[in-house]
Order: sequence, then C-alpha cells, then structure tokens
Amino acid sequence: MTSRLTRKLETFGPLPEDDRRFLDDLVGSPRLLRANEDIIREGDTTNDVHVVLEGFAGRYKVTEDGRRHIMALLVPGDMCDIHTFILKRMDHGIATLSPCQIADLPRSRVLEMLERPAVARALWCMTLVDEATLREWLVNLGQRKTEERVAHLFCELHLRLRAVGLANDEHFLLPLTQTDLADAMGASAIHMNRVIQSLRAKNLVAFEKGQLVILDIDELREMSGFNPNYLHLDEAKGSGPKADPARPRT
Amino acid sequence: MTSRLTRKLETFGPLPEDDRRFLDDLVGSPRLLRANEDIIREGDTTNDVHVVLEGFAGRYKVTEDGRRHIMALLVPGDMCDIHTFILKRMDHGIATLSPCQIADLPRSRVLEMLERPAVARALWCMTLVDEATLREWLVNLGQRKTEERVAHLFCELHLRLRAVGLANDEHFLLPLTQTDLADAMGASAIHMNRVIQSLRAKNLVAFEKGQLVILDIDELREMSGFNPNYLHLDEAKGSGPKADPARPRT
DNA sequence: CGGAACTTTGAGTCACTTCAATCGGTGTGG
DNA sequence: CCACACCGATTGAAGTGACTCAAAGTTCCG
Repeated sequence: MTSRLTRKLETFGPLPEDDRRFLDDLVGSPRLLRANEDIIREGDTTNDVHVVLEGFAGRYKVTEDGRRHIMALLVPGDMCDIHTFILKRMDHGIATLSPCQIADLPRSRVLEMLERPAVARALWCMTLVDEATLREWLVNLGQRKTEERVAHLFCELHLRLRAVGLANDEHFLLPLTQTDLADAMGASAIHMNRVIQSLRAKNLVAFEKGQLVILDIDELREMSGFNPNYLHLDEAKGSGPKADPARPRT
Repeated sequence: MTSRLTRKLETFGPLPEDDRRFLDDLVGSPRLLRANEDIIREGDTTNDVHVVLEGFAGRYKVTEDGRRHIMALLVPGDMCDIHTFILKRMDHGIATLSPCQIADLPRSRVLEMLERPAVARALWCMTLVDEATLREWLVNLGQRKTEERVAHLFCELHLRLRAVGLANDEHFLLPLTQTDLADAMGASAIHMNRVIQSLRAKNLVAFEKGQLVILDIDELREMSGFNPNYLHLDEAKGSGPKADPARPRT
C-alpha cells in the first residue's frame, strides 16, 4: 500500500513505479510513540533519519527561561531531520504532539534514496518547501495578530493535509492542545483559548476533541491574507523529469 | 583575490585549491545596485542565481495590507535564490537594503558548482544553516520582546560578519535604517527607535551612521539568550576532509 | 472514582501600536 | 546659494492586543 512518505513525495511530481515500491518498502516497521515524547533532541547526533507516518509532531526549541516555541508542525509523510545527514548535530528538538508512528531510516537507506534522481529531486523540493513554510510562519508571527495567525495556520494545515489525503473540504483531525497551538503561534495558552472562542463565535471554525471543522474557508483566507504560493503544491505539473535535479553529493 | 563567496563557503570546511580558484572566477563582473532595488521579485522565474558580494540585502514579503516583513538578511557572500534552481517560481522577493554588488550566476555555472563535491557539500550546508537561521528568527519573534530580539539579531550579525571578515570584536558596518530593522523584527519603526535608544542608554551598543558598535557583547548575549549553535560555525572542524582529532565529538 | 491534563473565566498590567508632529540632514532645482 | 522637498530619526500621548496571576470548570483515562 502507498505509504504516507510516498504520497508526500509524490506531491512534487510523479515518481517511477520502481521508486514508489522502493519508498513503500522503506518504512518497514515503524515505532509507536505516545504524545509528548522526543523523537530527537537538540544537540543529538544521529545516523538515522526519521519520518512521521501517523500523528502530529513538532520542531521546537526551549528558551533560557523555559518557554517552548514550536517552529514547525510535522504531519504524516514529513521528514524530521535530513539535517543530520550533513550537519553534525541537531540545533533543535523534535517531539510528538500526539501519538505517532515513526519510521527510522538508517543512513545507508537515505543514500539509496539519493541515488534515485526522481526521489532526490523530490527530497530537494521538500526541503525547499519546508524552508518556504518557515518564512511564511515568520511573516505570520511578525505581521499578524493572533487571531489572523491561527486562521492562517488552519488554512495551511488544511492544504497540507489534503495533499496527503488526510483532510477533506470541511474537516480534518488536529490532535493538538490549545497550549501546543499557543506555543507555535507565539501566544499564551489563555489568549489562544480566547482566540479560538472568537473564531468559533464568528462561525469560521470549530475545534474540539482533536478535530477541526472548517466552517468558512473563504473568510479564513481573507482575514489572514493566506496565499498558498509558498507550499508549491502545483510543482507537480510542468517541471516534470527535467534537467538533472542537481543532487549534491557529500 | 579571495571572493566573499569563496570566503563564505569556506566557513563550512576547507576547499581544494582548484575549487577556490573556480569560485573566485565565478563572480566575474558584478552589477552595482542602489539601496532598495529589487534583486528578484515574488513570482519571478529565473535561471540566474544571485550572490551578494557587497552590501546588505533582505528577503521580504508584503502582506495584503501593505506591510513589509523582512524574513532574512543577506550579507556579503550569501546566495539569494538557489530555490529557483529546483522550484519554479520565487515565493518571496529579495531587495537591496544598502548599495550592493550582486553577481549573477547562470544556471550552467551553478551546475558546474554542483559537479564539485566539496562545493556541493558547502552549498548543502549553507542551505541548512539558512534554514536553521529562519528557525531561530522564528523563536526570536515568537518568544522575546523587541529589545531582546534586537540584541539577538546584533549578536547573530556580529558572528556572521566576522566569519566573512567584515567585523572585528567591537564593531561592523550595518547600513540599515531603523525602519528596516523594525520590518525584520516585527515591530513598528517608532518602537524600534525607542528600543535602540534603550540599548544605547544601557551602554550595550551604539548604532549610528550605518555603523554598529558593540559595547557589551556578554550582556547582549545574556539578555537575548543567544546561543550560536544554529549558525553551525564550527562545522569546518571535524566533519571536513581534515578532521581535527583534538576536538572531542559526542 | 479520582487525579491529571486541558479548557475556561475574570481582573489588572504591560508591551507595543497608531496618530500627530517636530527636527535634522541631504540632495535637487531654481 | 538658498528654498524646498524628502527621508530618517525622534518625541508625546492615547489606545489596544496580549500577558500574567489566580481560580474554577471539564474532560479524559487508568
């Protein structure tokens, strides 16, 4: 069966049947983690690359005074740490936010992935989209007030999850606490609670029991100035098996 | 003479003499741009990759309601847009913030770079450090108040510029307006002005006439919780061709 | 059933914003 | 060579988004 990883990498363009099989086999026997467990810690060096197959995880840092900031949300299909493939040590931690299934890919398997041009290209794309997402989060944090930020995040998750088949038009599972959201949006948990109530009161979304219901996607996009450019979801079309995908070597 | 680009890429480890010559020749005849000119715009597709050789530039996005957010500062040696090498179009713009010298590398030249393993590795590193910097900026914006953010930024620039030989222990050129800084730190220009005055009043830095004077680096780091991990400036040692056996790894 | 984790509410305070206006330097055209 | 315009820096004052502290209500799970 098509794994989440395969599905995710396919969003950047079609893959040869052989590559698809290879990827599907890659994620053999995942580990099951509970919520709020570290997948990898800041300072770690590791040879394994981790992939989220089920559940939500997040990149985070903890400041001097003990506040946690979540810098990225990882959903099924997302890779955690290709970084360690090149850089020595993790400069941030990654933890589960809900129960998760995690695949551990040893270094050798990742090298095999990079041998396959179409897969290597997809990995490059993935890295660049992760970076683009980081930039959009930066704008979100820097220029918008909390209610707009949350609306923006919901728009983003809606598209990302739909791309891997985990959302339909009006709802998806979002097994995060309000505190998790607050830590990602640079707000206090109390303020996050009021903001979510406000969004609910305006009939834009409902968020309870780990499920998000989108009630008015147009208004959510409008109020948050959401522009899906940065997700490069249309990359699949047009750029096909072009010139050498420029795979850097180590 | 060693170009800024060569210098920058060398921060990730020594390069073969042949690669160094290649890189030095690469930046042949740079363009001279004035302050506040676009190097590349959101939505652009281009085959050229741009490198900042002199001056300061910034990645930016403009929100619906016309506010500019600067998501990254580019200093001499930095590459603007390897993104367009893989992804179709720019999801953000890049503009000069001071007069700049910019080199335009055609696609073919970039491919040549990627042919050279040591250079390709350095480019990978560079991309990952850019990404790590984005994450740190996210934490900066999300968890710290403006005065701490600015202190953090100054600490970062101090290290980044010193790495390419553009800063000494106590000062460096910083040809940005207070408005530029405000747009990067998610603050109003007015508040930025007061924050800078406050930093000055505390005898931490002086910032005038495009020059930044560091008066108390220890306190700047202390107050902003600055941890230089994310810049991976020690990457040169240990993982390069010539591992340094004296350096303990964990 | 009981405890822990999460959500909700209220009140006071602070960081930061917006608006309005002034001041200084710099470049340009008359 | 001055007048004017412009940009950036600065100051004051009023308003607000968001935080902290404190406490109670609710849901989940062993």
